[in-house]
This record gives sequence, structure tokens and C-alpha cells, in this order.
Amino acid sequence: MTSVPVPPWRAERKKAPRRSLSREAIVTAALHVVDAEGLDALSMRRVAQELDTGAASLYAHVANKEELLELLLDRIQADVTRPEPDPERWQEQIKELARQGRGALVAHRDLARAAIGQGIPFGPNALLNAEAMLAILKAGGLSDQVCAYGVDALALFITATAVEESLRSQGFGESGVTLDEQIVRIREYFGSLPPEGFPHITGMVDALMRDEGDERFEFGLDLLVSGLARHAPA
Amino acid sequence: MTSVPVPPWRAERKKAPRRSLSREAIVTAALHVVDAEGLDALSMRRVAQELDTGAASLYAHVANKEELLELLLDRIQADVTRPEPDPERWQEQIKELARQGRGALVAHRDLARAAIGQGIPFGPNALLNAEAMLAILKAGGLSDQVCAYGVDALALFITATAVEESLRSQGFGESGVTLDEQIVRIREYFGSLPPEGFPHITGMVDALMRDEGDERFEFGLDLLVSGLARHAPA
DNA sequence: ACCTGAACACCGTTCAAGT
DNA sequence: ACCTGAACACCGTTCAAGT
Repeated sequence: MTSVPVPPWRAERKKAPRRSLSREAIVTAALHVVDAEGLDALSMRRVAQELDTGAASLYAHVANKEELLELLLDRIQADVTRPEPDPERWQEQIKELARQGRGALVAHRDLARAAIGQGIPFGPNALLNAEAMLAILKAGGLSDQVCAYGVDALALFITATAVEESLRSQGFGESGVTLDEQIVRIREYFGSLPPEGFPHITGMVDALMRDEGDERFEFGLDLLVSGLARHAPA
Repeated sequence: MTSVPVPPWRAERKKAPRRSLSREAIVTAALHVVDAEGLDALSMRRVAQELDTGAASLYAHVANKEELLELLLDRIQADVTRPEPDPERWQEQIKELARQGRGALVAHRDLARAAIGQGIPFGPNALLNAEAMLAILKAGGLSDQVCAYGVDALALFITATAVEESLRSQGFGESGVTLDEQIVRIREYFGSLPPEGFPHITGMVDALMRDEGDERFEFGLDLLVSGLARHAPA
């Protein structure tokens, strides 16, 4: 979707009105920007530039930046494949859906940050995924209210850990510090705290800083899912 | 900390160099702005205005806006009172600490949104609260790693629900729609979805939209805490 | 050392004017 | 109907100049 050089014999016709502009094209361009440069680089002007036009042109297809972000987040959610509910395996299926939801977010830099503070997502893909989660929880025999509170808690956890993950793998800001350097730095800082005032933090530095694959995420996910399982009938 | 009229006989002396500017004063002014107008209104210029000066003056005391937000979030955390760990009551104590942490955030409009994407908080109050949580979990007999992952999951949940709550009680944007109107609107939208494609969402509208005090938060909190309790030795 | 005004390089959004 | 350039009202941050 990036621009292609115009054939010279057509180049005279300045400002050929490309009919290429559309919601879809704008969302795609925005996703390119996020993937290449991160969420902070995503401005209406930057997206327009990607489409060889001006920021004002976007407003014919998109109400404002907030709507563009909504569309972007919903586009991302299309990557999730939803399993057919199997009552015997509902806990594993919920976890799989959660992993995919998180995966879809972390695959796009720090886009997850935009998901926070967006409120309930109403996009078509978001709704399909929510429906799928409810179906699985319901297949697990949970009550309507437990299902409802459950998807909510899971969604919050997925987004929050995705944000955490994106911060972790980005270092802090653009300060040029690598991830490893940053971790060493934090370890040292925690270690340097007065042990009288902070006996547990200083005593648990290793445990606090542990970063082994998705262990941290899986731990929290299991907390939630096995907690939900306790609400299922015996 | 708001300005007071200068006595007329001193007013001639224009631009009397008030020595009032300080980190503390800046954070206090910023908090006033957030409380009165919300996070989106918080700009360096707006904070400076509150202190009757220009934005540039703030940079002598604060590195940048990000640091100001860190200081703001840490200031808020000072409102939490930390209980003496009681091994018998560790689950209730953790919950109480979590409720306070969330309360401190939601007491300041949508400030919670700034806590997301801030990474691990290193402010003195944040560290004291983390230490207190670790102490209580440890008193509950949990292993170092469970304590570490536990505080992390709890912190994410507290912030995420605080953001959710602030969005909920703010309506959507400044569109002038009241909370009740917004809820009715969402209910209608959910209800209007095709039942064939969305049998669970349409069938659980009441459960999904239920908003009774802190029930939603307490449900998720209990999921996490009772999940942690399962990791405690019998 | 602290404070300031002015400037720089950006934003999101609007709007009259074009096709 | 769609697109555009220019403008409006903002941002965060820097910097030379003041005290």
C-alpha cells in the first residue's frame, strides 16, 4: 500500500485523483506506521503521508483519530481464530483464546497501549471474540454473571499484560538502553534499597525480575481461569 | 496553592520572583488540574498557568512531562495505609490493600490512564506499597516467585479496573451523554445484534451490563486472591 | 541558580475552495 | 462526493537572555 512511482507520461497530470483512499486503506496505512515506528509516531499527518495525501483527506473516511484507533484495534483482533466450544476442554480453550488475544496485540509494538482507555470495544471482530469467549465459559457450565465478569476480567488482564510486555521489550523510552542493560539497572536499584525498609523487595529481586518466556502471563492467566473453574458446578 | 492578590503597594514591583516554585508545588498544581479538568487537560502549559508562570519554568524542577506524571502517580499512592501483616488474615489484608490502591486512583478522575504504560513504578510510595503487599503475601506462606508474580498480577488488575471505572463514570468523551443514557444505549446495541451470530452476548445483556457498586472489581479480586491462596501450603 | 519569552517542530481538526 | 491547502488552536521542549 506504499506509494509507487508514477509513470512519467502520466506525471504531467499533477494531482491525479487516486481513488485509493478508503477506510480500509487508511487502517492499513496506520498499521504500517505503528509496526514500523510505534504508537507514538501514529499521527493523522503521518498516516496521510503514508498515503501521499494530507491529513485533512482522512476525515472524509474516518471521524477522528479515536475512531481510527478503534478500527485499528478491531483489525488486529481479526487474527484470532475461535475454537468450537468443547465443554471438556473449556479451561484450555479459554487460555488459548487469551493467548491469541494477547499475541495479536504484542505483534504490533506498543499498540496495546491504545486499547487501554478505549472502553468496551464494539468492533465486529472484538464482538466475535467476546462471543466466542462467552460460549466457551458457558460450555464450562458457568452462570451468566460469572461468564460476564469473567470475560471482563480476562480482557483487562490480556490488555494489561500486553502493555506490560510491550514496555518490557522496548526498553524505557528511546533512551538507547537495551533491554538487558535496563534489567541490570533495575536489579541494581532494587538491590540498593535499604534492606531495613524494604526487606522483601531486596530479598526477592530475582523472583521479581524473572522474565522467562510467557511464564508471568501464564501464571496470572491460570489464576483467573482456575478461579473461574471454582465457580463451576461440581 | 492558588494565587493570592498582591497588595497594591507591592504591585509596582512587577514580576516579583516568587520562590514558590518547587517539585512539590508543581505536583500539587498538576493534581489540581487533573482533579478539576481531567487527564487530557493536563499540559505543562496548564500546570504552569496554575502557578502563574510559563511552561518553561517547570523544567528547572522536573525533567519532562513523563517525570511529572510519575511524581503525580506516586503522590497519589501516599494515600494508602499499609496494615501490619497478620498471617491469619493475609487474604483479607491483600484485598484491603488492593481496594485502597484502586480507590486512590479513581479518586482522581481518569488519572489511572497515566499509570498504564508507565512501566514499573519506582517512586517511594509505590515501593512502600509494593513492599507491604509482598510482606502480606509472604506472611501468607507463599513462595518468593508466587509473591512476585502475585503483586504483578494484582497491580495490573488494580490499574486496569481503575481505568475501566473512570471510563465508566465519565461517559464516553465529552459528548454530553450521561452515564445512564450511555448504558441504555449499549444495552440496546447489544440487544440489537443478530441472535444467530451472537447468541451469548444477546442472551446475557443484563449480566454483561450489570453495574452494582464494586461487585465487578470484587469478583476479579477474589479470583486472583483465592487463586494465590491455592499456591499456599496446606 | 532560577526564571522567563520567544521560538521550534510538531499535533488534531476545521473550513473554504476546488474537482 | 471526495479531496486539498491553509489556517486555528493547541502541544512538549529548548534556548538565549535576564536576574
